[in-house]
Amino acid sequence: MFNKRVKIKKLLATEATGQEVIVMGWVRTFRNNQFIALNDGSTNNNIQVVIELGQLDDATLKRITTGASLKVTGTLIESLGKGQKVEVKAGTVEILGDCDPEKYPLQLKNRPSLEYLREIAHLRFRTNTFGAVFRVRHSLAHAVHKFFHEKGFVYLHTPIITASDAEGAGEMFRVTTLSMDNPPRNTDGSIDFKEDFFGKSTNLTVSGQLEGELGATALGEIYTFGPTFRAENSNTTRHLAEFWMIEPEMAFSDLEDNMNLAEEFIQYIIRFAMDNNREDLEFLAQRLVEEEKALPQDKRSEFGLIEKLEFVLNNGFERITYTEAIDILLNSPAYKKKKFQYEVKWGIDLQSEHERYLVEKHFKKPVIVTNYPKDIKAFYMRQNDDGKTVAAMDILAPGIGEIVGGSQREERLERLEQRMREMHIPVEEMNWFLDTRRFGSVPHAGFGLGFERIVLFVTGMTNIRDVIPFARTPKNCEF
RNA sequence: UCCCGAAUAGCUCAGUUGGUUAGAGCAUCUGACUGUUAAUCAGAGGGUCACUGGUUCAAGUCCAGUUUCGGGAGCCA
Repeated sequence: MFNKRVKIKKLLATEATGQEVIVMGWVRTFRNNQFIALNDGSTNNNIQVVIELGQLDDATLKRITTGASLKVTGTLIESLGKGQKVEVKAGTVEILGDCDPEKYPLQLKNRPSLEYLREIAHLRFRTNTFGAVFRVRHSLAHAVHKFFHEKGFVYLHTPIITASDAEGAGEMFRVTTLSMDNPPRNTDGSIDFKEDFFGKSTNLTVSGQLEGELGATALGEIYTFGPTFRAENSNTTRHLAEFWMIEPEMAFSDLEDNMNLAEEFIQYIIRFAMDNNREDLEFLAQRLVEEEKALPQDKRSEFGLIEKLEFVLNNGFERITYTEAIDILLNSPAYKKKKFQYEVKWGIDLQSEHERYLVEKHFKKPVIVTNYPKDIKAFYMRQNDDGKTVAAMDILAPGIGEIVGGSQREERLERLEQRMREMHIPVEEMNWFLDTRRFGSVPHAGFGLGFERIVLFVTGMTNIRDVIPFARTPKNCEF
Protein backbone atom coordinates (compact mmCIF):
# COMPACT_ATOMS: atom_id res chain seq x y z
CA MET A 1 0.00 0.00 0.00
CA PHE A 2 2.72 2.43 0.93
CA ASN A 3 4.74 1.91 -2.23
CA LYS A 4 2.15 3.78 -4.25
CA ARG A 5 3.20 6.94 -2.47
CA VAL A 6 4.74 9.61 -4.70
CA LYS A 7 7.53 11.63 -3.13
CA ILE A 8 6.77 15.33 -3.03
CA LYS A 9 10.02 16.23 -4.78
CA LYS A 10 8.94 14.14 -7.75
CA LEU A 11 5.37 15.39 -7.59
CA LEU A 12 6.42 19.03 -7.73
CA ALA A 13 8.41 18.32 -10.89
CA THR A 14 5.47 16.57 -12.55
CA GLU A 15 3.15 18.20 -15.09
CA ALA A 16 -0.37 18.47 -13.75
CA THR A 17 -2.41 16.03 -15.81
CA GLY A 18 -5.32 15.36 -13.54
CA GLN A 19 -3.78 12.10 -12.39
CA GLU A 20 -4.70 10.40 -9.14
CA VAL A 21 -1.85 10.52 -6.60
CA ILE A 22 -1.11 9.36 -3.09
CA VAL A 23 1.05 11.66 -0.96
CA MET A 24 2.17 11.19 2.61
CA GLY A 25 3.95 13.60 4.84
CA TRP A 26 3.90 15.89 7.84
CA VAL A 27 1.82 19.05 8.07
CA ARG A 28 3.99 22.18 8.02
CA THR A 29 1.06 24.61 8.20
CA PHE A 30 -2.68 24.44 7.77
CA ARG A 31 -4.13 27.68 6.48
CA ASN A 32 -7.70 28.74 6.41
CA ASN A 33 -9.03 25.28 7.29
CA GLN A 34 -8.44 24.65 3.63
CA PHE A 35 -4.80 24.59 2.57
CA ILE A 36 -2.31 22.08 3.94
CA ALA A 37 1.40 22.60 3.31
CA LEU A 38 2.63 19.00 3.37
CA ASN A 39 6.30 17.99 3.59
CA ASP A 40 7.83 14.52 3.34
CA GLY A 41 11.53 15.31 3.68
CA SER A 42 12.36 14.66 0.04
CA THR A 43 12.70 18.43 -0.48
CA ASN A 44 12.18 21.63 1.48
CA ASN A 45 9.34 22.52 -0.85
CA ASN A 46 5.87 21.57 0.31
CA ILE A 47 2.98 20.30 -1.76
CA GLN A 48 -0.23 22.21 -1.19
CA VAL A 49 -3.18 19.96 -0.45
CA VAL A 50 -6.55 21.66 -0.96
CA ILE A 51 -9.65 20.65 0.96
CA GLU A 52 -13.08 21.79 -0.13
CA LEU A 53 -15.30 23.44 2.46
CA GLY A 54 -17.44 20.85 4.18
CA GLN A 55 -15.48 18.01 2.62
CA LEU A 56 -14.18 16.79 5.98
CA ASP A 57 -16.06 16.53 9.25
CA ASP A 58 -15.05 18.93 12.03
CA ALA A 59 -13.41 16.20 14.12
CA THR A 60 -11.00 15.28 11.31
CA LEU A 61 -10.37 18.92 10.46
CA LYS A 62 -9.27 19.59 14.04
CA ARG A 63 -6.73 16.78 13.85
CA ILE A 64 -4.90 18.39 10.92
CA THR A 65 -2.38 20.22 13.06
CA THR A 66 1.23 21.29 12.58
CA GLY A 67 3.37 18.16 12.76
CA ALA A 68 0.57 15.66 12.19
CA SER A 69 1.23 12.98 9.57
CA LEU A 70 -1.22 12.44 6.74
CA LYS A 71 -2.02 10.17 3.87
CA VAL A 72 -3.77 12.10 1.14
CA THR A 73 -5.33 10.57 -1.94
CA GLY A 74 -6.31 13.14 -4.54
CA THR A 75 -5.88 14.65 -7.95
CA LEU A 76 -2.79 16.54 -9.07
CA ILE A 77 -4.04 19.73 -10.69
CA GLU A 78 -2.68 23.03 -11.88
CA SER A 79 -2.86 25.34 -8.89
CA LEU A 80 -5.79 27.74 -8.81
CA GLY A 81 -3.80 30.10 -6.60
CA LYS A 82 -0.49 31.87 -7.04
CA GLY A 83 2.69 30.69 -5.34
CA GLN A 84 2.83 27.14 -6.64
CA LYS A 85 2.46 25.45 -10.01
CA VAL A 86 0.61 22.35 -8.90
CA GLU A 87 -1.48 21.27 -5.95
CA VAL A 88 -3.36 18.19 -4.83
CA LYS A 89 -7.11 18.45 -4.72
CA ALA A 90 -7.90 16.17 -1.85
CA GLY A 91 -10.11 13.14 -2.31
CA THR A 92 -9.56 11.43 1.03
CA VAL A 93 -7.46 12.60 3.94
CA GLU A 94 -6.33 10.01 6.47
CA ILE A 95 -4.61 11.02 9.69
CA LEU A 96 -1.68 8.63 10.13
CA GLY A 97 -0.45 10.18 13.36
CA ASP A 98 -1.87 12.96 15.50
CA CYS A 99 0.33 15.76 16.81
CA ASP A 100 -0.93 17.59 19.89
CA PRO A 101 -0.17 21.26 19.17
CA GLU A 102 -0.13 22.16 22.85
CA LYS A 103 2.69 19.71 23.48
CA TYR A 104 4.59 19.71 20.17
CA PRO A 105 7.90 21.48 20.88
CA LEU A 106 8.54 22.43 17.27
CA GLN A 107 6.29 25.30 16.24
CA LEU A 108 8.06 26.53 13.11
CA LYS A 109 6.38 29.92 13.03
CA ASN A 110 8.21 30.72 16.25
CA ARG A 111 11.49 30.93 14.38
CA PRO A 112 13.24 28.60 16.78
CA SER A 113 16.96 29.29 17.27
CA LEU A 114 19.68 26.79 16.34
CA GLU A 115 20.49 26.54 20.06
CA TYR A 116 16.93 25.57 20.91
CA LEU A 117 16.79 23.08 18.05
CA ARG A 118 19.95 21.43 19.39
CA GLU A 119 17.97 20.64 22.53
CA ILE A 120 15.30 18.93 20.45
CA ALA A 121 17.72 17.37 17.98
CA HIS A 122 15.37 14.38 17.62
CA LEU A 123 12.83 16.67 15.94
CA ARG A 124 15.03 19.22 14.20
CA PHE A 125 15.24 17.15 10.99
CA ARG A 126 11.71 18.44 10.41
CA THR A 127 12.94 21.98 9.81
CA ASN A 128 14.03 23.36 6.46
CA THR A 129 17.52 24.13 7.70
CA PHE A 130 18.27 20.68 9.03
CA GLY A 131 16.46 18.97 6.18
CA ALA A 132 18.83 20.77 3.81
CA VAL A 133 21.92 20.17 5.95
CA PHE A 134 21.38 16.43 6.21
CA ARG A 135 20.50 15.94 2.57
CA VAL A 136 23.73 17.77 1.69
CA ARG A 137 25.64 15.72 4.26
CA HIS A 138 24.32 12.57 2.62
CA SER A 139 25.42 13.70 -0.83
CA LEU A 140 28.90 14.55 0.41
CA ALA A 141 29.21 11.12 2.06
CA HIS A 142 28.04 9.41 -1.10
CA ALA A 143 30.48 11.48 -3.17
CA VAL A 144 33.36 10.38 -0.90
CA HIS A 145 32.80 6.76 -1.85
CA LYS A 146 32.09 7.59 -5.48
CA PHE A 147 35.33 9.55 -5.83
CA PHE A 148 37.59 6.93 -4.33
CA HIS A 149 35.85 4.08 -6.07
CA GLU A 150 36.29 5.77 -9.44
CA LYS A 151 39.98 6.21 -8.66
CA GLY A 152 40.43 2.55 -7.75
CA PHE A 153 40.94 3.04 -4.02
CA VAL A 154 39.89 0.20 -1.72
CA TYR A 155 37.53 1.11 1.12
CA LEU A 156 39.27 -0.40 4.15
CA HIS A 157 37.41 -0.87 7.42
CA THR A 158 40.03 -0.12 10.03
CA PRO A 159 39.14 -1.10 13.59
CA ILE A 160 37.09 1.02 15.97
CA ILE A 161 38.63 -0.62 19.01
CA THR A 162 42.39 -0.40 19.26
CA ALA A 163 45.09 -1.44 21.68
CA SER A 164 47.55 1.03 20.22
CA ASP A 165 48.07 4.15 22.29
CA ALA A 166 50.91 5.39 20.14
CA GLU A 167 48.89 7.29 17.57
CA GLY A 168 49.42 10.43 19.55
CA ALA A 169 46.37 12.13 18.11
CA GLY A 170 44.71 12.92 21.39
CA GLU A 171 43.08 11.65 24.56
CA MET A 172 41.29 8.33 24.14
CA PHE A 173 38.08 6.76 25.41
CA ARG A 174 38.76 3.54 27.29
CA VAL A 175 36.95 0.38 26.22
CA THR A 176 36.59 -2.14 29.03
CA THR A 177 34.33 -4.77 30.52
CA LEU A 178 36.08 -4.67 33.88
CA SER A 179 34.07 -3.74 36.95
CA MET A 180 34.30 -0.05 37.73
CA ASP A 181 33.70 -0.66 41.43
CA ASN A 182 36.13 -3.49 41.98
CA PRO A 183 38.54 -4.02 39.10
CA PRO A 184 41.14 -6.79 39.30
CA ARG A 185 44.50 -5.44 40.45
CA ASN A 186 48.15 -6.36 40.17
CA THR A 187 50.24 -6.78 43.30
CA ASP A 188 51.46 -3.17 42.92
CA GLY A 189 47.84 -1.92 42.96
CA SER A 190 47.60 -1.04 39.28
CA ILE A 191 44.66 -2.39 37.32
CA ASP A 192 45.23 -5.82 35.80
CA PHE A 193 44.17 -5.48 32.19
CA LYS A 194 45.07 -9.10 31.49
CA GLU A 195 41.67 -9.77 33.03
CA ASP A 196 39.95 -7.39 30.62
CA PHE A 197 37.97 -8.53 27.59
CA PHE A 198 40.88 -8.31 25.17
CA GLY A 199 43.51 -9.23 27.74
CA LYS A 200 45.01 -5.78 27.44
CA SER A 201 44.13 -2.13 27.76
CA THR A 202 41.97 -0.97 24.83
CA ASN A 203 40.49 2.27 23.56
CA LEU A 204 38.31 3.71 20.83
CA THR A 205 40.30 4.70 17.77
CA VAL A 206 41.55 8.25 17.31
CA SER A 207 42.72 7.52 13.76
CA GLY A 208 42.74 4.67 11.28
CA GLN A 209 45.94 5.90 9.66
CA LEU A 210 48.43 3.36 10.96
CA GLU A 211 46.21 0.45 9.96
CA GLY A 212 45.52 2.31 6.72
CA GLU A 213 49.23 2.30 5.95
CA LEU A 214 49.24 -1.48 6.33
CA GLY A 215 46.51 -1.72 3.71
CA ALA A 216 48.05 0.80 1.34
CA THR A 217 51.42 -0.95 1.32
CA ALA A 218 49.74 -3.99 -0.21
CA LEU A 219 46.55 -2.88 -1.91
CA GLY A 220 48.18 0.24 -3.28
CA GLU A 221 45.56 2.84 -2.50
CA ILE A 222 43.00 2.67 0.28
CA TYR A 223 40.72 4.99 2.18
CA THR A 224 38.85 4.79 5.43
CA PHE A 225 35.63 6.59 6.27
CA GLY A 226 34.33 5.94 9.73
CA PRO A 227 33.71 7.21 13.22
CA THR A 228 36.63 8.53 15.21
CA PHE A 229 36.76 9.35 18.91
CA ARG A 230 38.70 11.94 20.86
CA ALA A 231 38.22 12.40 24.59
CA GLU A 232 39.57 15.95 24.54
CA ASN A 233 37.76 18.49 26.68
CA SER A 234 37.21 20.67 23.64
CA ASN A 235 34.36 23.15 23.79
CA THR A 236 34.40 24.79 20.40
CA THR A 237 32.28 25.16 17.27
CA ARG A 238 34.59 22.81 15.36
CA HIS A 239 35.29 19.85 17.68
CA LEU A 240 33.30 16.73 18.47
CA ALA A 241 34.12 13.80 20.74
CA GLU A 242 32.70 11.49 18.05
CA PHE A 243 33.20 12.53 14.45
CA TRP A 244 33.65 10.99 11.04
CA MET A 245 37.01 11.06 9.36
CA ILE A 246 38.17 10.17 5.86
CA GLU A 247 41.73 8.92 5.60
CA PRO A 248 43.16 8.00 2.19
CA GLU A 249 46.59 6.41 2.04
CA MET A 250 48.57 5.93 -1.18
CA ALA A 251 51.61 3.78 -1.84
CA PHE A 252 54.17 5.09 -4.35
CA SER A 253 53.23 8.67 -3.60
CA ASP A 254 54.90 11.78 -2.29
CA LEU A 255 53.75 15.03 -0.73
CA GLU A 256 52.80 16.59 -4.03
CA ASP A 257 50.68 13.59 -5.05
CA ASN A 258 49.05 13.92 -1.65
CA MET A 259 48.21 17.59 -2.15
CA ASN A 260 46.88 16.91 -5.63
CA LEU A 261 44.63 14.16 -4.32
CA ALA A 262 43.30 16.26 -1.45
CA GLU A 263 42.51 19.19 -3.71
CA GLU A 264 40.88 17.08 -6.39
CA PHE A 265 38.92 15.18 -3.74
CA ILE A 266 37.53 18.26 -2.04
CA GLN A 267 36.59 19.84 -5.34
CA TYR A 268 34.93 16.63 -6.47
CA ILE A 269 32.64 16.26 -3.48
CA ILE A 270 31.71 19.96 -3.52
CA ARG A 271 30.91 19.68 -7.22
CA PHE A 272 28.75 16.63 -6.51
CA ALA A 273 26.75 18.52 -3.90
CA MET A 274 26.41 21.53 -6.22
CA ASP A 275 25.10 19.27 -8.98
CA ASN A 276 22.75 17.24 -6.81
CA ASN A 277 21.64 19.57 -4.01
CA ARG A 278 21.30 22.92 -5.72
CA GLU A 279 17.97 23.78 -4.08
CA ASP A 280 19.18 22.89 -0.61
CA LEU A 281 22.39 24.88 -1.06
CA GLU A 282 20.42 27.87 -2.30
CA PHE A 283 18.20 27.61 0.75
CA LEU A 284 21.26 27.45 3.01
CA ALA A 285 22.80 30.41 1.19
CA GLN A 286 19.66 32.43 1.84
CA ARG A 287 19.63 31.30 5.48
CA LEU A 288 23.20 32.53 5.85
CA VAL A 289 22.28 35.94 4.40
CA GLU A 290 19.39 36.23 6.86
CA GLU A 291 21.55 35.17 9.78
CA GLU A 292 24.31 37.61 8.90
CA LYS A 293 21.89 40.54 8.72
CA ALA A 294 22.19 40.67 12.49
CA LEU A 295 25.97 41.10 12.26
CA PRO A 296 27.84 44.35 11.65
CA GLN A 297 28.93 44.85 8.02
CA ASP A 298 32.57 43.92 8.61
CA LYS A 299 31.66 40.57 10.19
CA ARG A 300 29.56 39.40 7.26
CA SER A 301 30.78 36.99 4.59
CA GLU A 302 32.28 38.69 1.58
CA PHE A 303 30.65 36.22 -0.81
CA GLY A 304 27.45 34.24 -0.75
CA LEU A 305 27.65 30.52 -0.05
CA ILE A 306 27.19 29.50 -3.68
CA GLU A 307 29.79 32.03 -4.86
CA LYS A 308 32.24 30.76 -2.24
CA LEU A 309 31.82 27.16 -3.39
CA GLU A 310 32.11 28.12 -7.05
CA PHE A 311 35.24 30.08 -6.29
CA VAL A 312 36.85 27.04 -4.69
CA LEU A 313 35.89 24.90 -7.66
CA ASN A 314 37.31 27.37 -10.17
CA ASN A 315 40.42 28.60 -8.41
CA GLY A 316 41.83 25.72 -6.43
CA PHE A 317 43.97 26.11 -3.35
CA GLU A 318 46.98 28.26 -2.65
CA ARG A 319 50.12 26.25 -1.84
CA ILE A 320 52.84 27.67 0.39
CA THR A 321 55.52 26.29 2.67
CA TYR A 322 55.47 26.85 6.39
CA THR A 323 58.54 29.05 6.03
CA GLU A 324 56.77 31.20 3.42
CA ALA A 325 53.73 31.41 5.71
CA ILE A 326 55.86 32.76 8.53
CA ASP A 327 57.40 35.33 6.15
CA ILE A 328 53.95 36.48 5.01
CA LEU A 329 52.88 36.87 8.62
CA LEU A 330 56.02 38.77 9.60
CA ASN A 331 55.55 41.17 6.68
CA SER A 332 51.81 41.59 7.20
CA PRO A 333 50.21 44.89 8.22
CA ALA A 334 48.54 42.95 11.04
CA TYR A 335 51.94 41.98 12.43
CA LYS A 336 53.36 45.48 12.07
CA LYS A 337 50.33 46.92 13.87
CA LYS A 338 50.84 44.31 16.59
CA LYS A 339 47.41 42.82 15.94
CA PHE A 340 48.55 39.27 16.69
CA GLN A 341 48.24 38.11 20.27
CA TYR A 342 50.72 35.27 19.81
CA GLU A 343 54.35 35.60 18.80
CA VAL A 344 55.29 34.92 15.19
CA LYS A 345 58.65 33.30 14.53
CA TRP A 346 59.96 30.26 12.72
CA GLY A 347 59.31 27.16 14.80
CA ILE A 348 55.98 28.12 16.37
CA ASP A 349 52.79 26.23 15.68
CA LEU A 350 50.48 28.49 13.69
CA GLN A 351 47.76 29.87 15.96
CA SER A 352 44.13 30.32 14.87
CA GLU A 353 44.68 34.05 14.39
CA HIS A 354 47.62 33.32 12.06
CA GLU A 355 45.72 30.75 10.05
CA ARG A 356 42.75 33.10 9.76
CA TYR A 357 44.97 35.91 8.55
CA LEU A 358 46.53 33.75 5.84
CA VAL A 359 43.26 32.25 4.66
CA GLU A 360 40.72 35.03 5.19
CA LYS A 361 42.78 38.19 4.74
CA HIS A 362 45.87 37.42 2.66
CA PHE A 363 44.85 34.72 0.17
CA LYS A 364 41.06 34.74 0.61
CA LYS A 365 40.84 31.08 -0.34
CA PRO A 366 41.82 27.66 1.03
CA VAL A 367 45.56 27.36 1.62
CA ILE A 368 47.80 24.29 1.76
CA VAL A 369 50.72 24.84 4.11
CA THR A 370 53.59 22.36 3.72
CA ASN A 371 56.90 21.40 5.30
CA TYR A 372 56.35 22.26 8.93
CA PRO A 373 59.11 22.16 11.57
CA LYS A 374 59.53 18.54 12.65
CA ASP A 375 59.20 19.38 16.33
CA ILE A 376 55.53 20.37 16.06
CA LYS A 377 54.47 17.37 13.97
CA ALA A 378 53.92 13.64 14.42
CA PHE A 379 56.65 10.98 14.46
CA TYR A 380 55.57 9.24 11.24
CA MET A 381 56.03 12.23 8.94
CA ARG A 382 58.88 12.03 6.43
CA GLN A 383 61.94 14.01 7.41
CA ASN A 384 63.13 16.49 4.80
CA ASP A 385 66.76 16.83 3.76
CA ASP A 386 67.12 20.15 5.57
CA GLY A 387 67.03 18.28 8.88
CA LYS A 388 64.54 20.77 10.27
CA THR A 389 61.23 20.12 8.56
CA VAL A 390 58.93 17.24 7.68
CA ALA A 391 56.84 16.61 4.56
CA ALA A 392 53.57 17.60 6.23
CA MET A 393 50.62 19.42 4.75
CA ASP A 394 47.64 21.11 6.37
CA ILE A 395 44.73 22.49 4.41
CA LEU A 396 43.19 25.57 5.99
CA ALA A 397 39.70 26.68 5.01
CA PRO A 398 38.09 30.09 5.53
CA GLY A 399 35.90 30.20 8.62
CA ILE A 400 36.85 26.71 9.77
CA GLY A 401 40.61 26.45 10.00
CA GLU A 402 42.32 23.10 9.59
CA ILE A 403 40.19 20.84 7.47
CA VAL A 404 42.89 18.37 6.38
CA GLY A 405 46.07 17.21 8.06
CA GLY A 406 48.39 14.90 6.19
CA SER A 407 51.93 14.05 5.17
CA GLN A 408 54.27 11.92 3.20
CA ARG A 409 55.18 9.10 5.60
CA GLU A 410 58.68 8.25 6.76
CA GLU A 411 59.44 5.03 4.87
CA ARG A 412 63.11 4.71 5.95
CA LEU A 413 63.23 2.33 8.90
CA GLU A 414 66.27 3.80 10.66
CA ARG A 415 65.00 7.36 10.40
CA LEU A 416 61.58 6.33 11.66
CA GLU A 417 62.90 4.35 14.63
CA GLN A 418 65.22 7.16 15.56
CA ARG A 419 62.37 9.68 15.48
CA MET A 420 60.14 7.37 17.55
CA ARG A 421 62.81 7.08 20.23
CA GLU A 422 63.28 10.86 20.26
CA MET A 423 59.55 11.31 20.78
CA HIS A 424 59.24 8.48 23.31
CA ILE A 425 57.02 6.28 21.17
CA PRO A 426 57.27 2.63 22.33
CA VAL A 427 59.09 1.10 19.34
CA GLU A 428 58.66 -2.51 20.51
CA GLU A 429 54.84 -2.28 20.60
CA MET A 430 54.84 -0.93 17.05
CA ASN A 431 56.60 -3.81 15.35
CA TRP A 432 53.54 -4.60 13.26
CA PHE A 433 53.68 -1.04 11.93
CA LEU A 434 57.44 -1.06 11.41
CA ASP A 435 57.22 -4.30 9.41
CA THR A 436 55.92 -2.22 6.47
CA ARG A 437 59.32 -0.49 6.52
CA ARG A 438 61.27 -3.70 7.05
CA PHE A 439 59.74 -5.64 4.19
CA GLY A 440 59.48 -3.89 0.85
CA SER A 441 59.08 -0.37 2.16
CA VAL A 442 57.76 2.19 -0.34
CA PRO A 443 57.31 5.95 -0.38
CA HIS A 444 53.71 6.63 0.59
CA ALA A 445 51.48 9.45 1.72
CA GLY A 446 48.02 10.17 3.05
CA PHE A 447 45.84 12.57 4.95
CA GLY A 448 42.90 12.84 7.31
CA LEU A 449 39.89 14.97 6.50
CA GLY A 450 37.30 15.83 9.14
CA PHE A 451 34.00 15.06 7.47
CA GLU A 452 31.91 17.41 9.62
CA ARG A 453 34.32 20.23 8.87
CA ILE A 454 33.79 19.87 5.13
CA VAL A 455 30.03 19.70 5.79
CA LEU A 456 30.37 23.00 7.69
CA PHE A 457 32.21 24.52 4.76
CA VAL A 458 29.69 23.38 2.16
CA THR A 459 26.51 24.18 4.13
CA GLY A 460 27.70 27.50 5.55
CA MET A 461 26.69 26.39 9.03
CA THR A 462 28.98 27.69 11.75
CA ASN A 463 28.66 25.18 14.60
CA ILE A 464 29.81 21.60 14.07
CA ARG A 465 27.02 20.38 16.37
CA ASP A 466 24.56 21.44 13.68
CA VAL A 467 25.97 19.26 10.90
CA ILE A 468 25.98 15.88 12.69
CA PRO A 469 22.63 14.28 13.63
CA PHE A 470 23.40 13.80 17.31
CA ALA A 471 26.47 15.61 18.58
CA ARG A 472 28.68 14.09 21.25
CA THR A 473 30.59 16.78 23.10
CA PRO A 474 31.91 17.15 26.66
CA LYS A 475 28.99 16.82 29.11
CA ASN A 476 26.55 16.10 26.31
CA CYS A 477 25.45 12.67 25.08
CA GLU A 478 21.70 13.08 24.59
CA PHE A 479 19.58 10.90 22.32
C1' U B 1 40.51 23.62 30.88
C1' C B 2 40.93 29.26 30.43
C1' C B 3 38.64 34.22 29.03
C1' C B 4 34.07 36.89 27.90
C1' G B 5 28.78 36.94 27.73
C1' A B 6 23.85 35.10 28.64
C1' A B 7 19.67 32.66 31.43
C1' U B 8 12.39 36.53 32.15
C1' A B 9 5.59 32.86 29.13
C1' G B 10 5.84 26.90 24.80
C1' C B 11 9.42 29.94 21.18
C1' U B 12 12.00 34.83 20.09
C1' C B 13 12.84 38.87 23.07
C1' A B 14 11.94 43.92 25.91
C1' G B 15 11.97 45.18 31.07
C1' U B 16 14.84 52.54 32.45
C1' U B 17 18.26 54.73 38.48
C1' G B 18 16.37 48.79 42.90
C1' G B 19 9.99 51.01 43.83
C1' U B 20 2.50 49.39 42.72
C1' U B 21 -0.49 43.74 40.07
C1' A B 22 6.35 41.61 35.16
C1' G B 23 5.28 43.13 29.11
C1' A B 24 5.33 42.41 23.45
C1' G B 25 5.32 39.40 18.93
C1' C B 26 4.63 34.50 17.57
C1' A B 27 2.65 29.77 19.23
C1' U B 28 -1.72 27.58 21.90
C1' C B 29 -7.16 27.83 22.97
C1' U B 30 -12.28 30.10 21.65
C1' G B 31 -14.99 32.62 17.89
C1' A B 32 -15.37 35.03 12.93
C1' C B 33 -13.89 34.77 7.78
C1' U B 34 -13.01 31.51 3.53
C1' G B 35 -8.21 30.66 -2.73
C1' U B 36 -4.78 30.89 1.57
C1' U B 37 1.00 31.53 1.01
C1' A B 38 4.72 32.66 8.17
C1' A B 39 -3.44 33.73 5.95
C1' U B 40 -6.27 37.62 8.34
C1' C B 41 -9.52 39.78 12.32
C1' A B 42 -11.52 39.72 17.56
C1' G B 43 -10.94 37.70 22.38
C1' A B 44 -8.83 34.34 26.29
C1' G B 45 -5.48 31.45 29.07
C1' G B 46 -0.30 31.08 30.02
C1' G B 47 5.43 33.29 34.70
C1' U B 48 9.14 29.37 41.03
C1' C B 49 12.23 36.06 36.32
C1' A B 50 17.97 29.11 36.01
C1' C B 51 19.28 27.53 41.27
C1' U B 52 21.23 28.67 46.36
C1' G B 53 22.55 32.31 49.61
C1' G B 54 23.39 37.57 50.72
C1' U B 55 22.70 43.24 50.76
C1' U B 56 18.18 46.34 51.31
C1' C B 57 12.24 49.15 54.06
C1' A B 58 11.94 47.00 49.00
C1' A B 59 15.55 42.63 44.16
C1' G B 60 13.72 40.25 37.46
C1' U B 61 17.24 44.48 38.40
C1' C B 62 22.91 44.87 43.05
C1' C B 63 26.74 41.06 45.24
C1' A B 64 28.75 35.85 45.86
C1' G B 65 28.58 30.79 44.61
C1' U B 66 26.48 26.80 41.56
C1' U B 67 24.32 24.85 37.02
C1' U B 68 23.37 25.11 31.91
C1' C B 69 23.96 27.45 27.27
C1' G B 70 26.52 30.65 23.65
C1' G B 71 31.07 33.10 21.58
C1' G B 72 36.43 33.14 21.68
C1' A B 73 41.23 30.52 23.04
C1' G B 74 44.01 25.94 23.68
C1' C B 75 44.06 20.66 21.92
C1' C B 76 42.94 18.97 16.66
C1' A B 77 40.09 16.79 12.02
